Amino acid sequence: MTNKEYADILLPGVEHTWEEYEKMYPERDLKEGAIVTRYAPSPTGLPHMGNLFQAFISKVFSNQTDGVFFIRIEDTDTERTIEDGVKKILEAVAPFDMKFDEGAISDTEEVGEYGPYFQTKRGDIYKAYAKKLIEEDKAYASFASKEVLDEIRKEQELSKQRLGYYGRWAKDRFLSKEDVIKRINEGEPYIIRLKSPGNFYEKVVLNDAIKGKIEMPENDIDEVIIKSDGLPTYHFAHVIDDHLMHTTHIIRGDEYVSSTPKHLQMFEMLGFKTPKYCHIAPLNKNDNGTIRKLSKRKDPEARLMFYIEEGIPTDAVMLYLATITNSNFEAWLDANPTGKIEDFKFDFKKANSTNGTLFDLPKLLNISKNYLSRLTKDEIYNNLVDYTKEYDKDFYEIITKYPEYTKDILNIEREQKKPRKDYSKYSDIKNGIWYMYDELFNNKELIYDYQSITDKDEIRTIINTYIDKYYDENDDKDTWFSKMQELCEELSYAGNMKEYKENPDKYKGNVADVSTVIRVSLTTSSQTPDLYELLRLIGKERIKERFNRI
RNA sequence: GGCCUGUUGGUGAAGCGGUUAACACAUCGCCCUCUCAAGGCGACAUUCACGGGUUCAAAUCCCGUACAGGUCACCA
Repeated sequence: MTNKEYADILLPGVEHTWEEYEKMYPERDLKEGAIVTRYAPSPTGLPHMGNLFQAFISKVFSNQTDGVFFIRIEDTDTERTIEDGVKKILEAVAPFDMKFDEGAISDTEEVGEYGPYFQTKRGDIYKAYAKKLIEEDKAYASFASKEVLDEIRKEQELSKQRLGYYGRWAKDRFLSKEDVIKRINEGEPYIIRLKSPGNFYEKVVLNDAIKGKIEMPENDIDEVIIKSDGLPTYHFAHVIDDHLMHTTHIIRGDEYVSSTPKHLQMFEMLGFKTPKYCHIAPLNKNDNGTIRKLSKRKDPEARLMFYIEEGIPTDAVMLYLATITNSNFEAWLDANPTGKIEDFKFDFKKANSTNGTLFDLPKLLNISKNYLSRLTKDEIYNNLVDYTKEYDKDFYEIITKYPEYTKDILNIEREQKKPRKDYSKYSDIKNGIWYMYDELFNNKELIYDYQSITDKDEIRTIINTYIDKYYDENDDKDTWFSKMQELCEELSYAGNMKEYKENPDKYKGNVADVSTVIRVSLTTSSQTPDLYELLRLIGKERIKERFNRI
């Protein structure tokens, strides 16, 4: 019996040969230096921040070299695959500007010349290459059941030897073709394992684009490549897919570093060119002093929907991801405040090569605050409308009832060189400006937050004198302030802060105290944006109304 | 246990043989024609986990120790 016939018995019913597949997926026609990357999720759950981070880096490098960025669905673990998994992944990742050049576009559909992009639809392809290995005596059928494997492991533990199916432990390696065929005919389940040529006492070198040179022992474990359900394992699928899809850079979490010797070995045994490996550090979190991996279960900020629900702009999330990708991004953004992520040149060497990058929500919020301050009033208004429409219906009704008024409020100290920075997320905005809307102001038990001046008569005197003698809606800002100072003089307060600081005893207080009374009487809050702008927007009638209410 | 990787201020993080050890966040001062948010200026590591070694010179190179993380599946 020839090896080819033998391979046909082990893996029957395979339509094409590996040579045919090689022809079907020729080299991509890309310019020199173009990077081909992929996002390869398993549809076993929702993607989390770590997945997004990995996808983000992959996208950025492919985009900046005019390469290809595709999405491949690693759905070989049929046990854990969830319903609508692909749809859920695509939807979760879409708000973060994840656009794929090719790959899955729904649970069943895909686009691109290098598909199928669902591993479950590539069964024949994996088998064709597995057959090649069998023919070359580089792979074999193994009948070792879970029980047998358990026994081997126990024995290895007892005698303190390395764990795994290798060397003399890999008994099925030595089965004769006849025995194998006989057992197959008897219906015994089997898998295909690689016949590893590796020597544990020799080293392989991984030249990682991020981590640099890493030396590891060669792999000598007979890794399974085709499972009993006929589907490939992760290792085999990765090697075959990334070869046929011509991925140039494998960007993945560094939990894969230790299995890279297996991959390197498979590339070599199959005669494939090895891609560049880029292992990124996992996202960690400082949990009360202890550093641990960001957890989808324990940490709300690991969930992608968290950002949408909280109203943290997804653009800001990406700016943050960019800063943890290359820490010099932040300085660059500082120098180019309106710069776009795609204009920055990322560098693998500048990526964090240590074994953890800390995912810091306060820092992200700080970036978000700066980002929001740079938006125009129309941009922030439209985004706020989108956000409230989904997450704050009441406020949505109000702001869409008064679009121009709302924009004017949002525009206070905005659209200028040093814009006001007081919101980190869209959900902060209502808390900052609710008092500007009569609908919210009038139907509420109000608590006035007076500061230094709390005497009722004094407050009454200040607001009455102000509205009767000094308020004029036509005043410009300078005039307004001079009148505030005049008001102070009349009531024995210092209009000039310097003078007050020099002789605090000469006065009852200062302009700050007086304007605080007006501010609080109008808004209940002692912390608001520019008072002049507020007065202008509220208007004479409503100012009087609010003063009367006190 | 084996094999990898890492350890720089309150926090994150640059630096990769000669620097006053960047920068950001936080904190604390001071400054600004109104509060707050900002912004400006200044303070904040005699020292880079620890112990040894190489070198004229080490946070940077080498060895050891401690601690932390990853990985050892018919899961990806």
